[in-house]
Amino acid sequence: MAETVLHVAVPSPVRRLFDYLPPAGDDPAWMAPGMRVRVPFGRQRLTGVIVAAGTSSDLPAAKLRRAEAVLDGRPLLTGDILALLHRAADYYHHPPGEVFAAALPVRLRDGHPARPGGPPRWWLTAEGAAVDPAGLDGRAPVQGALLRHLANGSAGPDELSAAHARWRDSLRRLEERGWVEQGRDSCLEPAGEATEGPAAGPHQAAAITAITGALGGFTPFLLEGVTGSGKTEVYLRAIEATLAAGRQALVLVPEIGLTPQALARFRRLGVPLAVLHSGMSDGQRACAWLAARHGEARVVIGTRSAIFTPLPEPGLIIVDEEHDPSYKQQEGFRYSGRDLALLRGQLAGVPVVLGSATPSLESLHQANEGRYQRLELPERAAGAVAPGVELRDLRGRTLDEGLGQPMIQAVERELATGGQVLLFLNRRGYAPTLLCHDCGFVAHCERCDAHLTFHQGRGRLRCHHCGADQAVPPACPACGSLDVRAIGLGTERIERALERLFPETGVARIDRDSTRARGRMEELLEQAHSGEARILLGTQMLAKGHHFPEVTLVGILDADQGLYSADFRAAERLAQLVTQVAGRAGRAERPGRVLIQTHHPDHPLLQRLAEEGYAACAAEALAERRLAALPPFSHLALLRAEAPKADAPNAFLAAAARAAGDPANVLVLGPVPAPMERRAGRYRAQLLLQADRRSDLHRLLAGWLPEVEALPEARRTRWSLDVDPVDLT
DNA sequence: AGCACGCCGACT
DNA sequence: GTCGGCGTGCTC
Repeated sequence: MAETVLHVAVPSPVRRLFDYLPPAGDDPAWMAPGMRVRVPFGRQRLTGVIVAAGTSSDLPAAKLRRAEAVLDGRPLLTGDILALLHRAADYYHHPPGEVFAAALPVRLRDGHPARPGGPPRWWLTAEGAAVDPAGLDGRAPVQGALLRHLANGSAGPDELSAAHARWRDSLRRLEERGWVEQGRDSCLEPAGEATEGPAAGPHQAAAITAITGALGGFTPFLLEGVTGSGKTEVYLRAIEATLAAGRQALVLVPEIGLTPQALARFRRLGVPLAVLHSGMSDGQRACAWLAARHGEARVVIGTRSAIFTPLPEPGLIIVDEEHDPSYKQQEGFRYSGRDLALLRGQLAGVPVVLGSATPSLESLHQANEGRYQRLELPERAAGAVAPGVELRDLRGRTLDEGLGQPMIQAVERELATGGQVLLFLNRRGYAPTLLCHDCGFVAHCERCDAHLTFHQGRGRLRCHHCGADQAVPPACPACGSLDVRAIGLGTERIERALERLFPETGVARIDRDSTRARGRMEELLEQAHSGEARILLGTQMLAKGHHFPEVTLVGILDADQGLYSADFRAAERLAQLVTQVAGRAGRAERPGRVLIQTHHPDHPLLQRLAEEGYAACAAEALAERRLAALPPFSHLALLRAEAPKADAPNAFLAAAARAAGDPANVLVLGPVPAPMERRAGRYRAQLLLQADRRSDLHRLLAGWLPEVEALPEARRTRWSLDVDPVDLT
C-alpha cells in the first residue's frame, strides 16, 4: 500500500500545487482537505492548505518531502468554500496557493492556532475593585493607574498600550495578586433584542416574498431600489426568514459602507453578528471568522474578502451596493467579491441578492437577459419625494472659486429657510496644480506622470498616486519668481470660499484628509447630524452609505470630469455617482433639489440624467456598449506589466503578444503604455485581450499563461493578469 | 515571492 | 586578494 500523499496549496506565486508526505507519526486517515499544514518549501517553512489527500504523486518519491505538522484537527475551509477557491483560481488564472491564502484571515494564514475567542481582555476581580489605587501610587504607580483604568470597565491590549507605558509587567503583578483577571473577547457583535421592522410596502412585500420563496436553492436576484426605498428592510426580512430556517446569512458591503448606523439596523435580528472589515485587528478578524466557521455567528457582515468566510449552514448571500468598484480587488489576486458571491450562491445552492439604486451595467444586462430575477422598489418610503435634478450652465459665468452665482444663491436660500446643504467635489486638497505665472513651471511628482496637489492647510505638496510629500517651495524652483499660483479646485479651497461667503454657517468637510485622524469621521458626521454644520462638503466618501435626512439641496460642483474621459466606464461611473449623491437629499418630508454645475449643459448624458434619471442613462450606455462590443457584450482580460526600466514592460508584453500568436476569436490589443505611464518610479504598460465569448478567452489564457510565465522577459518585470478588469489604468 | 548560486567591478 | 552587484534557477 502506497503512502498517503498530501496535495497542498502553498502560498507562493507558482501556479501549481505541491505534494508532501504526511508528518511522521501522524495517522493520515484524519487528514482532510481544508486543514492547514506547515511544510518545508525550499529553504523556508510555509503554511499551506491541504487540497486533497491521495495515494500518488506525479513526482518521483525521492523528491517528496515530509510536511512538518497538520495544524488543524478539523478543516478550517469547508464544502462550498473549497469548491469556490478552486473555481476562482481557475477563473482568474491565479496561483492556487495565493488564492487559498486570500481566503484565510492573516492570523490563520500565518499558522496561528485556530483557537476560538479573540484578543485577551482584563478586568478587576471583586477583590481588585475593593482596593484603593492610591495606596499603590508610591511604589507601583503603573499598577495604580491600571487599577483606575480597569475600574471603568474591561480593556484590551490596544487600549492599555495607548494609555500606559510598560503595562504588561504591572498587569501580571496585579493578576498574581488576584486583583485582575483575564478573559477573551467573544468578538461577536452582541445580539440585540429581536424586534419587528416597520410594515413593508407592496413592492417591498413582493421582493421579500420572492426571495424567501427561493430559499433552499440558487436564484440570483437584482434588487433595484432607489435611495430611500427600503432595500435594507428587504434584506432584513429575507435574513429573518433565513434564520428561521436555521441557516446563516452573509452580507457584503462596500469598503466604507460599514458604518455603526448601518450595523445598528442588523441588531434587531436578535442574533449574534460577525463583522469583518479592514479596520479590525488581526486577532478580532480571526476570531469573528472562526465564529462564523463554527456556526456561532448567524449573520456575517463584511467587505469584499468576507465572501470567503466559511459557513456551515449557508442560507442567503446579499451584496449591497453591488455596483461599487471596491468589490474588485485591485492588486495581487484580482477577484470580484460580487462575482464570486454569485458563484458561491451556485455552489452552496442559496439565493444571491444583488442590491443597488444604481446597478452596474453588467448586472442590468444579466437581468435583461433573464438570468437574474429583477425586483424593483420604485418608491421612496413614507411619502418622501425624489429630488428634482437641474443643470446650471457655467459657460461665461463669473465663478467665485468654482462656485457660480446660481449655486451660491441656491445655497443662501436654502440656509435662509433652515435647510441643510451638501456640496460634492471629487477632488481633495486645495488645488490640483501649482503653476508659476512667470515661467510656466508646474510642480510635478518626481516618480509619477502627475501633478502634485497643493494642500494649503499643511503647506505641503502631495502626490495622490504615490504618496510623495514635500514642503511648498517659497519661490518658483525654476525661475525664482514669487508669483506661484494654485490652479484648479479641491475641497479644501471650496471650504475656504464657503467660510468667506457664509461666515455664520458651520461647514463640515469630509474627505480622506479631514477624516484621517481616529474618530474625526464620527465627529464630523455628528456635526452634520446635529445641524451644527449646515453645509456639508466632501468627496465620494460623502456619497456612500451616509444618510443626511435634513439635506434639502445637493450641489455637484464639477460634473465635467467624467464626461470626456478615455475610460469606457466613465459615463456609468458619473451617472452612478451623481445619482448616489442626489440620493442624500430630501429623504424626509421636505423635497430636495439637486444642482449640477457644468460647462457642457447640452451633453446628452447630463441631460438624460437630469430629465430621465439613472435607468435611462444606463439603458443608453448599454446600447452604446453593445455597438462598441464592450463589456458586458464582450469579455476582457488585461495583462499588466511594470518595471523600473522604461522599455522592460513593453518588451515583456510584446513577447507575450507574440506567444499568443493569432488566437481564434480573441483580439490581442497592444501593448500600450498605461494611461499614467510612470507611477511610483515604475513604468507601466498593458496588453488587452478581448473576446465575444468568455470560453474563447479562457481557453486562450489557459494555454498561454504558462508560456508567458516562462518568457525570459518575465523575470525583468512585475506582471499580473486581471480578468474582468474594472479599471483600465 | 524568497532564497540560493554564480560570475564580474571597487575596496580594506 | 575579498565584498557584493543582480541575472538565473528552483521550490513538492
